[in-house]
Amino acid sequence: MATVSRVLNGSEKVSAATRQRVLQAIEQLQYTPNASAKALRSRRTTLLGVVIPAVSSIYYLELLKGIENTAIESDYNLIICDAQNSSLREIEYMKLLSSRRVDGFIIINTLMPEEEVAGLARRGFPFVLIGRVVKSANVSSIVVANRSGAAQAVEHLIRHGYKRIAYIRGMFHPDDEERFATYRKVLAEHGLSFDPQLVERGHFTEEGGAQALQRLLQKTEFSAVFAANDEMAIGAMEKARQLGIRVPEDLAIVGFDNIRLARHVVPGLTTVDMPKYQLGAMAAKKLLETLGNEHIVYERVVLKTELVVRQSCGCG
Amino acid sequence: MATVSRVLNGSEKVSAATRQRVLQAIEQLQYTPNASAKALRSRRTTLLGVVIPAVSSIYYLELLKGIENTAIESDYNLIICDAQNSSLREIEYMKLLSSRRVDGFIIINTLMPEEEVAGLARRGFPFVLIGRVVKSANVSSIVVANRSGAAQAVEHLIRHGYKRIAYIRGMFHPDDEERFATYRKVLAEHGLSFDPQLVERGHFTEEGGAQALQRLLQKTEFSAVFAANDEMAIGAMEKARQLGIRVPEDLAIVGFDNIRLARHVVPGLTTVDMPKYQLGAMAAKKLLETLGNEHIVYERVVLKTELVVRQSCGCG
DNA sequence: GCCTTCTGTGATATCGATTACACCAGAATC
DNA sequence: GATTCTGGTGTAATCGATATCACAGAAGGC
Repeated sequence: MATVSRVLNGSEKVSAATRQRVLQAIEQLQYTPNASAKALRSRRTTLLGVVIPAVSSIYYLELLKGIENTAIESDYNLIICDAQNSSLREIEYMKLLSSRRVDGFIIINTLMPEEEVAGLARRGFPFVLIGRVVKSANVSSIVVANRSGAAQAVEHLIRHGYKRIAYIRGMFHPDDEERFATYRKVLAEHGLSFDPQLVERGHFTEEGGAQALQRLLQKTEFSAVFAANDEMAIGAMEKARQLGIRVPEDLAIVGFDNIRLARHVVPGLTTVDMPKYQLGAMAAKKLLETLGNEHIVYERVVLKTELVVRQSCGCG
Repeated sequence: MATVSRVLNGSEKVSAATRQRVLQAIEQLQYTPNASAKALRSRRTTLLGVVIPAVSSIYYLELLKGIENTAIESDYNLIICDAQNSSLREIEYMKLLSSRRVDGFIIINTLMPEEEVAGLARRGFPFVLIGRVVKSANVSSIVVANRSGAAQAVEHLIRHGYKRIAYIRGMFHPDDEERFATYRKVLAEHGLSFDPQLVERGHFTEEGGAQALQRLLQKTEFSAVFAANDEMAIGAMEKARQLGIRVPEDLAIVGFDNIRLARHVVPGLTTVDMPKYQLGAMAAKKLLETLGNEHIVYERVVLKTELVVRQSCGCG
């Protein structure tokens, strides 16, 4: 009935008497409005789709919390999809979510090819990227200052006298590209030559970091390691311990992300702090803004990082 | 059009020719079925609601992963709600989710009063509890063997000669009650008297564990601590370090949960492993079963725990 | 007292997929 | 050749909330 709808959705013109009667009936019948019907008619689901590369990583918890808390303030709920590190599954999920007619998407650290993302933008899906910038398309992105963050880390090591600094890369990810490029740039700025022997890759995991360190040790000598994320830095640290290499005396280690573990490992991991909660909150805020407005402003928000000095770099 | 529906939902009777034409049209028009309409008509959303006390805790990540992976196999998506440790918010969310007509709920470590849970059951909501048993209602629960887990921990300490074993409780949670009761029971079984001076409470957080240890130290003497969860155990461990108390030489510490951190702190935390992924997966499986069947079997599934001995108990 | 202007309320169409039902062509049966 | 059957297709009702419209009755103006 129309009047019920009027009562529920901010009364336009309902008399106090009927409002009372309606509310009473609602109470008695334990009536709960049907969101599907509402969504069908109003063309809004008040749902946001969140695509995460892998729920398993702690890294994403804070992000998620930032998104959730911001979304719920505007009465939006989240459908969370775990792509299990597969860009194919990401695309599958995007289809599924668009079938569910979510009002918008937040896509975290996507592995999708640029063309795929641009395609989504062209089809008019409202979405915001976290941790990825796509220049060829009209998209809003929330990212951290990878360049300045990596620069902080490498400069810190150089300032404290380290000259041969190895770098453990991740696997083909834009964040990694930027951090690696900065590593090279900072070396050059300080008159240090770049040695490709000093670079290895891992899968952003502890295991990957441990293996990368081992390969590096077989190839050459160095006194410091900068890893593209904390997981790999911690993996490298454990491998070093196993091999009897003292950290930081024999080998300084610096990571990136400042995950919770970084504070607890021994020695404490020096790392670049990333405002994870903020990243999620900003993305949700930006997305919700664009949903309301007719006129959309695409923008790239870059959040500042901060170097957290602990013991693993030996500079404490 | 009816034929399109027939093509999409496992053709009953459609000729190969028309099927082709329909599929081609779908392709051309980039047609995506509207899940809201489907849900409205079929009275099924293929959505599950998940209510978590607080997304912030790492503990829940593995759980979530177990739920998600199991749900997606049956084409169910998850709406995740973070109750921020408030049972009022839990109830709010339950209303919201039932308005969204989710097909079922998974309620994790709920703080809701028993009557509230029983009420949900009476109203016929299909749901499964994780980490909570409600005897007065027809509900399925997936829990861990708190009693045998706590017994493993305490017996391990007693077997290795510890006599004054302190216990750090959490805040009014069924898990905690069971673990505490078991602590007392095991002490009694081994002829050790229970000393209320040896018990303090924390908020299941590191900070809480640290403060509880401090209060304990002011009251009495003891050589071992069993904490109701790892977070508190780790907090206590750090507090001990700050106070110059050596772990495990001066003080043995044992936790519960086996969170990822437990392996990384120094000394490694001896703890009771909880099959977190399994817990989530079983809950989702159980829920999906009940959704299909007319005839529902309520059951309580108890998953086994396992003591993981590391260095913090000094028995390695 | 007649006409206009509100104000509040019920009736109706709509969103898009599903489903029961009607229908029709062509095959099968007598 | 007339009748029955069957596989395939279109028609229309339905799910529940909302938006538009129409209309009854009250209030106000001349």
